[in-house]
Amino acid sequence: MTVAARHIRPPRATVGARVPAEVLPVARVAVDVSLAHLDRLFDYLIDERDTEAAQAGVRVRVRFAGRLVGGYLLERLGASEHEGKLGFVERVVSPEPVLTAEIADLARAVADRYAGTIADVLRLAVPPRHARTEAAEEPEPEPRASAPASAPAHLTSAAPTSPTAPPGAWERYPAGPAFLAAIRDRRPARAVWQALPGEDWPARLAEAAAATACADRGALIIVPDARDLQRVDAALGAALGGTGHLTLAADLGPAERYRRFLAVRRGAVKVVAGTRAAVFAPVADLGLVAIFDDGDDLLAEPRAPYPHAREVLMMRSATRSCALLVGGYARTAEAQLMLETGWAHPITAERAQVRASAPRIEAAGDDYATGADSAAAHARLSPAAFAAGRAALDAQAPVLVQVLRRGYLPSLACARCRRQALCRRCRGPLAFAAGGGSPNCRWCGVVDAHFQCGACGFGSLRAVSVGSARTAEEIGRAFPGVTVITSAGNRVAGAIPNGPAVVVATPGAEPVVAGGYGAALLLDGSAMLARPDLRAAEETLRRWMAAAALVRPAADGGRVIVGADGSLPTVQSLVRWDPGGHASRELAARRELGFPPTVAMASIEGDAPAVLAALDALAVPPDGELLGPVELEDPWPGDIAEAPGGAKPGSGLTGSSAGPDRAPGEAPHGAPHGAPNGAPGGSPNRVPGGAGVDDEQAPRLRALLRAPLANRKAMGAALHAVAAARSARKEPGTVRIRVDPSDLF
DNA sequence: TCAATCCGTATC
DNA sequence: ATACGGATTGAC
Repeated sequence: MTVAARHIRPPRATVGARVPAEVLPVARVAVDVSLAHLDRLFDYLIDERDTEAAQAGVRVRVRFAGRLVGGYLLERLGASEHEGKLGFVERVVSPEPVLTAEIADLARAVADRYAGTIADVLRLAVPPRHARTEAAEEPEPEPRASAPASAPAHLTSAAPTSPTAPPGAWERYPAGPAFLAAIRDRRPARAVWQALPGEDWPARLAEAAAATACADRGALIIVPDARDLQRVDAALGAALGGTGHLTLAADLGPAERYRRFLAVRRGAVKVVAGTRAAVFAPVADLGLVAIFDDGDDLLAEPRAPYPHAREVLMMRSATRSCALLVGGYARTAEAQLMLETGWAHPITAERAQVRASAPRIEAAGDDYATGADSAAAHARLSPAAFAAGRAALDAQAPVLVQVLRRGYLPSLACARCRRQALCRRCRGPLAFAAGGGSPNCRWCGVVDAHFQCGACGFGSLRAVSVGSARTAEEIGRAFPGVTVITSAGNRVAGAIPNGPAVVVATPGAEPVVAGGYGAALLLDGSAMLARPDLRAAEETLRRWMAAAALVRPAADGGRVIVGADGSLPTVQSLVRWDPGGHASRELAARRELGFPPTVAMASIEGDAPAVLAALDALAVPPDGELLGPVELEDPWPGDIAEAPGGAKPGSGLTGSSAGPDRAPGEAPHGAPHGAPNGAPGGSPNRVPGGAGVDDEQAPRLRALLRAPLANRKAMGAALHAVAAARSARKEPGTVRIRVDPSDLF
C-alpha cells in the first residue's frame, strides 16, 4: 500500500525488521507511568543490535499502550511469562546503568510501604539525565566489573591516616567507641545518638564516615537543610582530605546534580552527604547510613508517595545490613521506638557529662507584666531573660533570641471579636511588614488601609504574634548600643563572629558561633507548645534544644531562659536536659492513644464523593480501624503560603530547600493533593467580592486508617488496591493517600 | 450474514 | 491516552 505517501518523516532507520537478541532477549522494564493499577514490571523484546547497551539499570523508551514512555530496564531474561506478544524496546536511551539493583529494590519497597507506585519513587531517586554531562564524564574506562580499587586515584577516600580509630570526641559517650569499632568491623550496628549540648555533630558524623571509609565501605549522611549540609561538607573535608566525599543538594543545577549522581553511581566517591532526596543515592557497598535531627519536618518528602528520610534509611540499613545512626540533640518518638523494641541501641552521655556540657536553663513563665513599661517588657523579655542577656553581653558574649515567627507582626486579629484578620480580596492572612503603615496580605500582597473585620465589622486590629523583625527592633531598645542581627526566613546567617551582639532567629535559622552563645532567650514557648499538633511537645523540645545546644556550658556562664511555665513537662525536660525521658513519655502517651509511631496510620483525603467511594472499596486490614471521615476545612487553598519573596517550593528535583523559617502557622502543609502542582480552587486571588462569609466550595473529607504495626504491610497493600481500582476505572475526583502522614490533625 | 459502532478493559 | 475484543445494532 501507498508507502511513500504515508510518511512525512523518513521511516525508522530500522528498515530491516527488528530481530530479538540472541541471548536473553527479554527485558523487564519499570515504565514511567504512575498509575497504581499499572504498578508492575512489563516485558519487552530487545533488538539484537541493542543487546550490548541493554544492561540492567539503563534508561529505555518503550511503546506502552500506544505511546512512547520512558522506563528502566531492570533485568534481562531468556523468556517471558507473558502470554501475549511482546513489543520491542524502542530505544536504549543511554548505556549508563543509572539504576542499581539495590535502588530498584529499595524503590519497590518504599512504594509498597507508602502505598505508592515505583514510578513515583524512581522519579525521586534518579535525577533527570543530562546528556552532555554524561558524555563529558569519562566514558567508563575499564569494564565496570572491576574492583572498587580501580576508582581514579584522586577520588578515592583519602588514605586513612591511622588504620586504627579516627580520633574524636565519641569517647564522651560510653557506647560511642564501640559503635565506631562496629563500623570499622563492618558490623551492622544501629544506634540512636543523643548529641551533647554544644556537640560539634558534623565532626562526629564525619568521624563515623571516616571509620566507614577505613573499612572500605560507603557512607551516606542525611541532614535537614542546606546549612547543615555545608557544615557536614566542611567536616567531611577535614576528616577525609577534601576529595573523598561529595554532597547532593536541591540547589545544584541539573548538570551538576547529574554529574555528582554519576560519580556516586560509578563508585568514584564512597562518602556522600545530602538533604532528603539523597537518601536514594546509589552509594556503593553501603556500610553506614546516618541522619541528624530526624524530627525536622524537612525530612518528610512532600511529593508522592511522601516517604520520610529516616524510614528510607532504616529500610536501606535493614536490607543491606549496614550500620544506622539516628542522631539529634532531642529524640523523636520514632527513635524512641527503635530503642524500646531493641532494634537500635542508645548512644548517650553520662549524666555528669551532660551537666558539664549544658548551660544553666531556667523557666521564666510567659508573662512579662513585671515592669510593663520598660523596654525589656516591650521586647517580651522577662526580668530573668533581660538579666541573662545583659550579663552575657557584659561578658562580651553574643545572645541568641529565639522567636517563633518571622516578619514584623505576622498575624493580626480583629480587636473586638478576635477572629483572624483576613485579606478582603483573597482571604489570606493580613500582617504588618516592618515599617509598613497599613497591613498587607501575606498571600496576594494587597494593602488594606482601612481594615474592617469580615465577621463583626469592627475597624481595628490587634497583634496576635510578634515576629523576628519587630522583636529585633524592641531588643535594640532594650539593649541600646548593641548590634542586633536577625536570621530568619530567606535571610539566614550561617555563623556569626564571637563578641557582644544579639541574634534574633527563628527556629532552625540560629547561626552558630565559635565558643557558643553566652545566653539564649527562648520566647513564644507557650505558643509553640499550644499548637494543635500531635508532635507539638516533641517539636518544641527539639527546637529549644537546638537553640540551647549553641550556648556555652553553665561553668562558662552559659544561660538559657525559656519563656514558658516551668511546671510543664516539656519545659522540665529542657531544664533537666532529658530528651530520652521526654521521648519515652511521649511514646507512652502515643501508645495509650493509639497514635504513630506505635501504630501504622494512613490518611485518605480528597473530594467528598471520591473519598467516600474509596472508603467503601477499602478492605480494612486485620485489627485495623477506620476513623472518620470528617470534613476538612482547609485554610490554605494554595500550596504557597507565603507570597512576598517566599522560597518557591519544588524548584529543585533534589527536594529539600533550606527555608529554615518554619513557624507553625506558615508551614505550607504540603501540596493539597496528589497532582504535582495542584491548586484546587484556582489561584489564591479569586472571588473579588465576599468579604465575610465562609464560601463553601466542594467539601473535602479526610479519614484515618490505623492498624497494628504488625499489619503495616497489609495496610499498604489495601491502600494500594484502592488506588489501583480508582485509577483503573478512571474515577473522577482526587484522593490523596498518605502513609504515616506528618500532620495528623 | 456481515460490517460499522459502542463499550469495557488492558496496557508487555 | 490508545488499541483491542466482544457485544450490539442495523442493513441487506
